[in-house]
Amino acid sequence: MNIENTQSQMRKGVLEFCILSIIQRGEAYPSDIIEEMKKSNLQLLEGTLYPLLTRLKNADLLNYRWVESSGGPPRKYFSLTEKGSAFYQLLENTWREMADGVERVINSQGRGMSDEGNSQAQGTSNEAQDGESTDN
Amino acid sequence: MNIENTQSQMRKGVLEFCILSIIQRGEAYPSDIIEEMKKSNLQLLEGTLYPLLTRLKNADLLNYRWVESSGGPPRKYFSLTEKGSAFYQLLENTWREMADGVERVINSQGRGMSDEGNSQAQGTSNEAQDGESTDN
DNA sequence: AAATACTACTATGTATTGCATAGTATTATA
DNA sequence: TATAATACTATGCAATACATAGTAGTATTT
Repeated sequence: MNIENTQSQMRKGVLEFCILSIIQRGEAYPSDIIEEMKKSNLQLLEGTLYPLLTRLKNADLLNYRWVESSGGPPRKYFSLTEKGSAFYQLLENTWREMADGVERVINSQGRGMSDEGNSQAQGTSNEAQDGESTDN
Repeated sequence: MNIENTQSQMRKGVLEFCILSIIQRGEAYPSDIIEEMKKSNLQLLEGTLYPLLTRLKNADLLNYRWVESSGGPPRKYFSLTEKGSAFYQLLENTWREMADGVERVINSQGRGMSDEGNSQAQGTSNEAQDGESTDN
């Protein structure tokens, strides 16, 4: 429950989306992608990216072609399949909805008090069993 | 790699944040929280929430008190500890930064072409080993 | 008062996935 | 030829959402 871990968890959910987004606007090879992410202050490590690209490839959302590099081994340049494009559109909607939802939650001003059935518990005779507080 | 799973992954990272946010603005018990989340179109199931609250409690970010219910068993009303408040502030920053980063990525118009060393691979003599495309 | 229904919480196991780590292969350079 | 750098591969661990099943307390019905 340290902050680094939680931050990592937050990234985790949107990595796929971001990576597809980067590839969607043009062929890219892994180091391109890591560079792009870093530019937007989003951490992404090799050990995360390669397996993820493999998963996306196996799911038929990406394909790649080998391209010779000027210095070093050849690179895999990835691009979206048709299926990948469709998937990306869905993820874009998902991101919007989730981001909106989160904003709604954190900007909300207290609970609505609209459901009377439960709200009465806040009222009288509450501190009865309070001796048990914060036990397990 | 189905969409439901990916959506779940996206939620995963922000659940803690949302739950802390809801509790931060006033004591809440589990059903309150689930209700609040649903209001903002964020799915949250019992089997997810209870373990998460336990984790947060064990990490000393939350505590609770038992409160009698008008109908049914007593409820655990959760509130933030001081440590929890501090943690929530950090998460708020994390959320902002990540959301900004994602927006930057998905709104970016192609790679910068500023690093010449790599961009040449896009140019000539690329289709050389192309027979190997989309193999493994 | 016993049985039933409802609410709230608990316990356990599984699958996904980020990340750490180590390793392999290809090319350029000294 | 040896070294370094780049790019990709392979394996294992840890965190966590979710499914599922179970327990316990209260109110209602017969």
